[in-house]
Amino acid sequence: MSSEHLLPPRFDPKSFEERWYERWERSGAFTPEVPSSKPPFVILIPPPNVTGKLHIGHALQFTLQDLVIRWRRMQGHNALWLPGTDHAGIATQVMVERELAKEGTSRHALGRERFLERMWAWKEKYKDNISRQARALGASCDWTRERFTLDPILSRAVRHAFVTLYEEGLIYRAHRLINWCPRCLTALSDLEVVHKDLDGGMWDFAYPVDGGGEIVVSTTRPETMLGDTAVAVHPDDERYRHLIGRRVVHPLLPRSFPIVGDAVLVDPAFGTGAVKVTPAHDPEDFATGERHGLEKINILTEDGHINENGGLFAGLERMAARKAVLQALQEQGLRRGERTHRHAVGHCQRCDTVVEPYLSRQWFVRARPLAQPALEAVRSGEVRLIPDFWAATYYNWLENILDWCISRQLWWGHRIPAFYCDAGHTTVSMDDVTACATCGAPVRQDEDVLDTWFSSALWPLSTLGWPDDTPDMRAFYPTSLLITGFDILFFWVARMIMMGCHFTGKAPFAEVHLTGLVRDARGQKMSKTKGNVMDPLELVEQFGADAVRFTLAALASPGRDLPLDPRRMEGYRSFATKLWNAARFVQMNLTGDEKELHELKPGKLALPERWILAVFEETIAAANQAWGTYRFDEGCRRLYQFVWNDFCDWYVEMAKPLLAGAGDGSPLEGADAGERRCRRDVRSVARGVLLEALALLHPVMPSITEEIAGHLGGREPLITASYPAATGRFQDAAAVQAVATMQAVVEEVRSYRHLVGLPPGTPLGLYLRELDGGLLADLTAMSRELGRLAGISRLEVGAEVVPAGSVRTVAGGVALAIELPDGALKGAERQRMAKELEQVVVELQRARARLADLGFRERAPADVVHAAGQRAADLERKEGLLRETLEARV
RNA sequence: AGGCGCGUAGCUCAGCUUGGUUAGAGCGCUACCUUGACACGGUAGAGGUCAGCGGUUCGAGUCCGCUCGCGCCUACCA
Repeated sequence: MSSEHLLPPRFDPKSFEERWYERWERSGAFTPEVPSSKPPFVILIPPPNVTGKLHIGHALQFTLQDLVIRWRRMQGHNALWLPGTDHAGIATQVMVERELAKEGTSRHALGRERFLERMWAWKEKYKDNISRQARALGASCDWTRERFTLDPILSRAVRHAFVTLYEEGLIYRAHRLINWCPRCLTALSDLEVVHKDLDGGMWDFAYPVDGGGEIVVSTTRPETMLGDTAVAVHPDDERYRHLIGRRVVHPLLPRSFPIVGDAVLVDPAFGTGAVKVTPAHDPEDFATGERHGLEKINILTEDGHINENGGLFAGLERMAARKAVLQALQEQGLRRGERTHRHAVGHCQRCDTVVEPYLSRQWFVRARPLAQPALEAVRSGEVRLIPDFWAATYYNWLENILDWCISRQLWWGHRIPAFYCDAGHTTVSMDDVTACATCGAPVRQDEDVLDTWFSSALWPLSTLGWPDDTPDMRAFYPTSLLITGFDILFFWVARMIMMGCHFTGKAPFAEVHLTGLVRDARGQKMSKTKGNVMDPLELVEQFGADAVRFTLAALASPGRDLPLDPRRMEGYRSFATKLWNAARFVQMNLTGDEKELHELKPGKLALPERWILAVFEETIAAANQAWGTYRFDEGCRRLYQFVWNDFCDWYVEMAKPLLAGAGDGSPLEGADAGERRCRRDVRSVARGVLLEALALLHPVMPSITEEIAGHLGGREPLITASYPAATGRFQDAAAVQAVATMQAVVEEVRSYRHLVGLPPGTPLGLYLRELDGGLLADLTAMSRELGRLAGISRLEVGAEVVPAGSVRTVAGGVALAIELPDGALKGAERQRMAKELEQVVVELQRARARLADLGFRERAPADVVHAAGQRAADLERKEGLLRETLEARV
């Protein structure tokens, strides 16, 4: 091995992360074959919004998606991870409008065309940002298939879907109450309204009844009384029944309206039992208006001011109007009461303005017919939600779904392909038309664009070239897995399933993994105002992409939020360093004659080699199992434990004398104990296990594993290597048992040395007793290792007699006596031992009581009873030996 | 108003599906150690009435019921 290939002493991720990414991408490893004989595995990225840079939640999702796709790729799947971005209509438009406002201009001043130029420039900048960040994280996306929701091919798919749904009667245009943002000046869907519980006022006022008397109503929105067209009471309410059919006189406007009986709207027990009805400004009142044929009077302008229907109040902003109306009612002596009232107020998801239920002509998707197949897809198991408790939420939403308002009064998005003539005909068409399909008159296109989520809903189709029967559609639809946040289960996931099922008869993916939210170290939601936002790129800069990835994956317990503590990330950077150093140590002792693992015959190896191979095989099985069930936390935990504890702490320590230096390093050197391990086998196993472990780790930590494997002379880049699979070839229960026993003995000796206050290096004598044949042979074979790890200068395995005054105890089922140098226990240590004895006695009592329980012996399974018996026997022995030690020295 | 999730070591979390040795991990903490890669290290250790109450069971952190606390989602309460 020439020195230029030696791993540098210092682990510096910056020195190789970018280099590896470029090599992978250039090699074409990210791009699948089409067609291919390999089974496909497909992940479509949840396209980030081109609103800005990626946040830590994206980093989490990118990490998990990349982990799975790399794993599947290595397993031999034709793996596609298709990247892209979303134009994010309203969200992006709001950002650019803010920028324009700073420049003292506005989109209206610019005009539609120039505004869209600005939008596209913005998009280019942020799209590039996003792909740079994805690359920095090591995301193995197929960039040759990168998509953007406003690309021509995707736009065509969107238009096709719209036209088809229109022709099927599943898209329609209607004049009805929708959610309106008076700041964004657009309609919103129900999902885009965020409800916040706020303390507001509740005011009572009286409507004079025509012909005498009054009727008192309560409201949280006094200003809407300008649009009232009825007062409703419960038809069975004795207090008001006689008033039904009479009219009330509007106190502030020159009109009157009826008192109606309505059992649906009115709860006689609430408030005064009489309700003002404003059909144009409240969904319930709208429905009431429909039932009673009431007039719907809109009193608001699009930007939230009172319009000409508000008489003297015209021109006032909503809140000002509220005050003015209350004042006017006060002056007329009609105010009857006021109290605070907590209730949900709808806010615009993007700009936080209070939304208005607003009467408007909009386009809608008829949701129920689309929801049915989507429900069935999950119920039948065609789509699996992970964790599965999300299914209940999913069902609940789809079972109660209302029609979806899809038109937006924005400029940034897919323009609605509807054309209107003056005669009022509508032409919906795949192609831009100039003449009405009905009457031939000139037409103009609808000014509005589609809800971003309408195009997102088509993402699995549009990215693969639908509606054409493309090679990509054939090769990759339906896709395999979607990894996304639970917060867009309704916005996106449900709607993709609806559209996929409707247009292809197949749900767009087989599995959906819903991640939690990344929070700060104290579990607080990250937000700019709190100042606790963590930037993924800064973290990569500080810790390296692999450590960031490992941390996020290790924290990703199913269905839980992730409290991200930078100290945790430091810990996993240490893990990367540990791996690096272990590899350096192994590498510096290689001679170049090492065999590959598959060339080794497990039966011919010594116990430490057999053991690490067996434990590694268990780890391989565990990792594959973990990735397959999306237990990223579990997989990372197992890999961490294997590398650090099993490989570094035990195997390398057991291998050290044979890897390095001339002697075997044991204090027992020269003694006639222990078997000779073949140095070449040790080197081969150390190198082979390390290389395979790197492959095993590669999906989580792609760069460092490639870098190390490259230096160790791995035959091919890990990205295209085979993922380790457990074959059972190295399974070895006997070796696992033997080394576990040895470890227990070593730990016991170390513990006592420490207990007695001797320096770590102090050599001790050790006598192992009461061993059966197999264990006796195994521990004899490993006596050099045992001696070195425990710091033993004199070792007798299977000793009949032990020196007087030695400490006697039990570890791993082996009775052992430790000979202390000064031959005497001091007071403090005697106390500790006495305390240990007490504990043993208590445990023994418990164990015996359990065994004495007839119910337990009769009903518990035999192996459980047997194990309990074993345990009692061990405790008994330990008790005896401890007493022996203590009493012998009195 | 419904629905869901959570409450386990100082902190953040596994374990609960399929009940059974001594309830685990990381970080933090204590003591000792610069032992042939690694002080971003090694060794040893302290620390838990598994939110509370009740039930099922030979046996409950794990299953069932109730209570308390925290978080989230859906919803038309004037």
